[in-house]
Amino acid sequence: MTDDSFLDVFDGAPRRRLSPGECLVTAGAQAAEVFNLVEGMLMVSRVGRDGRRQVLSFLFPNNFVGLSATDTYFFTVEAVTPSVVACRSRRALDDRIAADPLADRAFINMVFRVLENLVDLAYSLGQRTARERLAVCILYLRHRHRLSSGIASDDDPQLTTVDLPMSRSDIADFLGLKKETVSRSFTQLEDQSLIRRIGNHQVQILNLPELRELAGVLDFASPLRIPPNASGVA
Amino acid sequence: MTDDSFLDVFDGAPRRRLSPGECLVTAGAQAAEVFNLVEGMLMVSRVGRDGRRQVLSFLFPNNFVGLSATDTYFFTVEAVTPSVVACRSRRALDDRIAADPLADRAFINMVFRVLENLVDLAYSLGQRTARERLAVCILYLRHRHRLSSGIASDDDPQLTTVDLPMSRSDIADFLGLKKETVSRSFTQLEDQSLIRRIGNHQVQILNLPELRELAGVLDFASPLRIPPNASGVA
DNA sequence: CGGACCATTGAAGCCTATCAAGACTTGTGG
DNA sequence: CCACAAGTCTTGATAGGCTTCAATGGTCCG
Repeated sequence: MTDDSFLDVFDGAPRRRLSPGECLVTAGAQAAEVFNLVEGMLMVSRVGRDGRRQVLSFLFPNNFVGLSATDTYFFTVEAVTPSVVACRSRRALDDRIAADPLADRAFINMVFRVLENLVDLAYSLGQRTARERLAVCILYLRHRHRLSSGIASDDDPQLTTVDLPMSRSDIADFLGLKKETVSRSFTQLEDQSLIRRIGNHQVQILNLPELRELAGVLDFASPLRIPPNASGVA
Repeated sequence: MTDDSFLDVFDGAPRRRLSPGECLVTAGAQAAEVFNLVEGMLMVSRVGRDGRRQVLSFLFPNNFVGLSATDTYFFTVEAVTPSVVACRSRRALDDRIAADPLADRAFINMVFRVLENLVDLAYSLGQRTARERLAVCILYLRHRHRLSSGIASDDDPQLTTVDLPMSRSDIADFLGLKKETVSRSFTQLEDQSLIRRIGNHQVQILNLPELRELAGVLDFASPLRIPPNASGVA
């Protein structure tokens, strides 16, 4: 799993259930609480006043929620699937971290991983084409799922199909595209026999090496990137 | 100025001079040292194997350089203008932070600010048009310059002209555009009388409110964003 | 079984990229 | 100090990719 030792503040913490679409935190709100995702999938995003939305990250079990420099959040977190989170006061987390240097270290390492994910996202949004971005997205979800579920081997058969519980719109806002473009890009990847769609919420990876090549994913599993470990923006 | 108390580890630190274009850290290299920018401007970027480059941030005096979860960097930092940095071992920083809870807090706050800047960048790259991105860029540089030089008032006349020491190519790679598009966007902003170019490396802001409106910069100085305080990726 | 919603596909338009040329700036050496 | 050369920036023409608008098809739920 993860070695994020600070997460033990959530041991025995009260839990909260979220329905799809339900918001856990909204931008601008008081950041008095922090959370740990126990089950389901969350989505972190930033929305402009005119309604444009940039999805920043998808969160998997054991991902922390509640990063903030100040006491107000600057992003929104909502449930993609029915989810369960553990809740603690920010205070409790601060105390835990202040008391234990190891937990402190683990916390800051987690923040750095979030930072690296954001750097990857910025690179995708600024430099990659639609098809490349979608390839990255699929591999990103595969990777995150792998970390979250503690699968050791990179070519574990469990990893050949990837779940996409979010809508096409969500993917579009994650990749800085429109949903129609996401659809077309799916079709293209399928035409190239890199993937196969299974319903609307699953893809089977048919050609992992080429998908990686397209995604330029030496930028993802390379020495530049940190090895196995959970993370997540927010 | 800044209240980044951890920066005092750089008091009396050895200094290093950089010429424009010179690299301070390169992606993949050992991250044994950390730095503080004393003078000049640095540029943080991430480059793909195929040569595509995403500029992540521009650094101003008193900005920290050397963020890393592991002991290898995952980005490149090079000088834009002739610059001077103070150098310390990562070890020295770690010790300083471990010894002093206040420094530790200051450090993590700095990391959070970097994170917020990256979120803003991702939003720009994913959601904004070329003209909007350039407007954001100008206001971003203005803001960062203000923080770095400790100018208190937001409408200080010093802030009406903004320095752009970097090349059009650098701006393009920052904004996820091509240099020709950056040029055209400059022309458009000028045609709208929002700015006026003064040579190739300065712009005068003629209409700050409208420039902000175009940039959607309530997403920048709004309650969602933290108030005066220095920061910088890397 | 029907309706609402979501995803895919098609056609046309717009924005940005690409290719190419000309203007300007900058730095250098006579 | 001026002149030249190299590099950078701007502008123009064209092309390509993504978006927009619209309609069809599929999926899920009541």
